[in-house]
Amino acid sequence: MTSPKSRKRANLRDVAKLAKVSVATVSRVLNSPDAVAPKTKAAVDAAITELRFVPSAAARAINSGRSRVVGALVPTLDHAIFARYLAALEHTLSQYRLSLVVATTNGDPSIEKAKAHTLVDIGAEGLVLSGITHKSELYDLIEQYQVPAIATSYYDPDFLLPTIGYDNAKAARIALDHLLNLKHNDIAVVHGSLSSNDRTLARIKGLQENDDAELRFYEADLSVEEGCNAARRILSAGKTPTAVLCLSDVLATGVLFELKRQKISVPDDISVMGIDDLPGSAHTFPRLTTVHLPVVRMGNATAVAISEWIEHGKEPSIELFDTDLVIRDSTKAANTI
Amino acid sequence: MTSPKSRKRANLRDVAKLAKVSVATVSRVLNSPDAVAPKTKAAVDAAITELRFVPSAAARAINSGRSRVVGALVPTLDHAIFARYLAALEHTLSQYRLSLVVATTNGDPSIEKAKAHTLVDIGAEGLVLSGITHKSELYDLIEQYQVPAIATSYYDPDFLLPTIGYDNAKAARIALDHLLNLKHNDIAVVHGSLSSNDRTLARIKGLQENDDAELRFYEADLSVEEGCNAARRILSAGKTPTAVLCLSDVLATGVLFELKRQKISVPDDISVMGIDDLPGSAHTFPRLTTVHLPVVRMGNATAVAISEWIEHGKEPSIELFDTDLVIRDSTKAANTI
DNA sequence: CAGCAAAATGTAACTAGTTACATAGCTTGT
DNA sequence: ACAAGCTATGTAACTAGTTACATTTTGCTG
Repeated sequence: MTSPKSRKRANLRDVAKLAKVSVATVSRVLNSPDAVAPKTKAAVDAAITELRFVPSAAARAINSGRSRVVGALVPTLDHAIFARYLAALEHTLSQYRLSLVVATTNGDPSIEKAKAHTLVDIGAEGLVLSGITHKSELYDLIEQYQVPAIATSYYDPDFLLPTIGYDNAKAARIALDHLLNLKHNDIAVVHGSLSSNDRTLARIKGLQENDDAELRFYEADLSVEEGCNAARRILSAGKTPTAVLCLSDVLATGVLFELKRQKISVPDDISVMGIDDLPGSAHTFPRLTTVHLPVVRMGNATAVAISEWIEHGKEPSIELFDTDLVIRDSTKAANTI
Repeated sequence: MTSPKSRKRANLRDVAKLAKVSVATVSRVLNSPDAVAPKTKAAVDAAITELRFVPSAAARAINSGRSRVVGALVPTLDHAIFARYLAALEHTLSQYRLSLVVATTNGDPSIEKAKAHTLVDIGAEGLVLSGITHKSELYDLIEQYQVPAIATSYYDPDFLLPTIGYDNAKAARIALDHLLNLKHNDIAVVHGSLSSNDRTLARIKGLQENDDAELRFYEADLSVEEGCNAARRILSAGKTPTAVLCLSDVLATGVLFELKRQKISVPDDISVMGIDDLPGSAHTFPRLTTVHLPVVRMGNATAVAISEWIEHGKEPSIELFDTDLVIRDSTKAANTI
């Protein structure tokens, strides 16, 4: 309205001039309004409004040395477990008045490196990573720039960075033990991609510690569709297993659907279980037995830890959250023939 | 190692001093390395390494007037459709060297307002909103600070802000028409929360334009669990409908599961359809008939539009993406008695 | 080897805020 | 009435970069 076409943004000096006060007074109106006389404040406020003045975040940041931004690197947002985790992270960060910049890497280490660089470039005060397998350049970056960084979804007290997460190997073992207790001894394992996915790797390692059962492994991308495909592969492999252990609920959901399609009854003919405990998993048909991963608590704890690190230099302690077996309707004792 | 305990961050002047050059030369090494003699560059690089110098993003931003950050306000990350959309948005923004700050609002207008403020405060150069129902304060904020802002997941050429999205009413009508063509005339509609959700509202409005069919409405939170609950409510309502139209695939998935649990066959006894076309919906049992929402294309287009707006002042044109019926196995012609 | 252009580097003034310190103006106490 | 003390405000120097312009150095030609 009052704008004489695209006038560039007003700054503190412009406001000061219009209000006939000094820049210090304007700054005071912004930061400690009680320290200035009501009349002066009114004049400044009027000038601010007239000029549509908005203080520059960059100029503030330059003085405070703070950007109030935390960066998160996740493989994808397309998997509910990451989305849930990020939601919790963002929620708690915002209570510390920190904002979350999300960068997706698609699991590609060189994209990850580039995006990490971008995050540091925009002045992220902290970095949150998923898992512990990353390009050494990423660690160099963290080391060189001295950015607080936490690795999550993983637990390893000896790791270079503090880890906040859960024991993936143990989660897998809990699942396997459950099936073993139910006397399953011919088990198909459906897992996500092995390349550069330390969580999957750790879970498989957890399974391999045990040799009571015959395990056959099927790799699949993390999607319902690939879960279906895996189920088809399992069924066409000749000997049908008594149980299918999916290292992710998404895959288990696919398996469940496909078995249904093939008129194979779960759990009567085959037991199926997952790992994740997604919100929907409690309501599949049949309800999915799974291992609960504490991603929400992990997200909150990570937010607290990185905030404390950033604000008070308090290096976070490694945190381990329990993974719990959630027995529902998709598993039952193996049929003894 | 070389660090004499916690020395504070080195800046340009420190580097210049150590390398025995001027600040301008250091700046050149950073921004146009070819303009400085190899020997000098080497000396500066050495100083940069020794001091672990990292240029301040804030100082850069203050000069360029750019933060290279775009803010997105979404109700939740817990719904795959938003996560997918954000993934696409982030992906394309990163090609414009823009970063995405995510703020979740939980559908609460006052949280939204606060988070929008935070986004502007950290210097977001553009804002991406979901839907068109927002507190007027939010629009005031956008107007006052003159932040480029785009409303998405919605199409309304007359709206205050440019919209990039799809026609929610039409999507719902496409779904309803499909059921009507199959001679269904007793249809239960399961929809998400009505309070402050313009997309749901628009979809319902789309349905109500038609009066060929008897529609009974069931409200439910957007989750598989609530889809199950809705199915139970529908079944216990006496007269069982011939079809269930869910205004979201997540709800449809829940309905599918629950009907299965109740041994009601889909589509033989009841047809079920959704709206969204989530990646998993192609593989449910039975495969879900739904209406495809072009969220990925929308995310990409929004990224392009806001980038062009920010970088070249090009106000975006309103964009409308088609929603397409995807006929799969969960619907069939009504049983004529 | 002078002459001159091109390349390399330096100086200082910008960007937009915050803030330590100085000062002006007013009230209050003796 | 005047010093003390307080509040309100202003001045100028910071924060950490970029960049226009000035100056120095280098290289090549005649």
